[in-house]
Amino acid sequence: MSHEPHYPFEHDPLFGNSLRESDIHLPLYDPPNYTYNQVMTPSVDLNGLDQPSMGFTDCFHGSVDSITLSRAFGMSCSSSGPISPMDDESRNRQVARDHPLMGANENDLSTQNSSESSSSTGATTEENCGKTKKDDLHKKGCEVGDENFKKENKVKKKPEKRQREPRVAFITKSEIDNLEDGYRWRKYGQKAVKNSPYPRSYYRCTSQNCGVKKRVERAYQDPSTVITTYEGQHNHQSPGALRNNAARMLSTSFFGSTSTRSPSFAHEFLFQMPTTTSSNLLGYQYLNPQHQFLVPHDYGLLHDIIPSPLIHKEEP
DNA sequence: CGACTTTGACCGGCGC
DNA sequence: GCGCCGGTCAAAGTCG
Repeated sequence: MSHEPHYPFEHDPLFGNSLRESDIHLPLYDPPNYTYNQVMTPSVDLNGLDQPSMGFTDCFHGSVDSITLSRAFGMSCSSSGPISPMDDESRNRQVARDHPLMGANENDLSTQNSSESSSSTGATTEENCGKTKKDDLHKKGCEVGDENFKKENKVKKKPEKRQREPRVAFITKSEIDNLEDGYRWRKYGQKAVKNSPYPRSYYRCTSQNCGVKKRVERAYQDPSTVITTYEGQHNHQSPGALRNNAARMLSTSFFGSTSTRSPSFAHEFLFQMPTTTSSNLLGYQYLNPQHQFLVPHDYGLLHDIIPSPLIHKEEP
């Protein structure tokens, strides 16, 4: 592997074909309705979908809902729980709950996001006068001038279990952590990840009133793999998309020619997904030269699924 | 000088 | 109640 930074899609047969088979980590599971090639085809071979001629462009432009996409990726999408594309995944539920990117955070974020999700309409949580350390500082100010406001905020906040923003995680083979996805991000934190030598970085969309966040971490079992988790939906167009959409629209197939593709493509794909499901994390999309699909968020401990132990598909 | 990153501190949830 | 941990804050530093 070169140490030169490169975009994951450069290795993708969709975008280029520079990876050898030996470099490929096999996927965790086969999307039931797809062969890998089907997944890679521009029409996405959306078996069973209502939109027979839907292409990725449709996805980009938000005409496909998350349920449809879930089905497209072989995932079920219940309105009341996590996506569960496989029948025998209950074994992983517990680990999933414990996983920092998945279950455990569902609770955390569910409490965090009630304010954040509401922030999409305007002020972010930070702008409110009632949160964490900053709030402490604010509180000092608030206490002096606006104690009632502070109290109200506290009272309002407590009872509500926050609704989580939908989350989508990409598992991307890349040497660069912060993949270009067309949006501008500001890093606001970095934390060491338990059981991993690689830190997790926290980013927030720099666009005003856009509460989308993303977390980026490297899979410790496969350092060449970057896990990017997006949370929330952009309420604005991607600057990159604005630049690139026209060119993309001209192509009937995203996967036909490789020269103009940008690494942001797949990210935008999911950015555009309407968030009609209550599932907080739609799934993990594993991107590599041969395979591109969503890994269900309840599949299991993410660290465990990258790449080895669960790679093996049980032979009948 | 503004935008962005770094990093230590802090907060809240959760399990024990 | 305590400690752990993920997530966030915000001052200081860096960069262009």
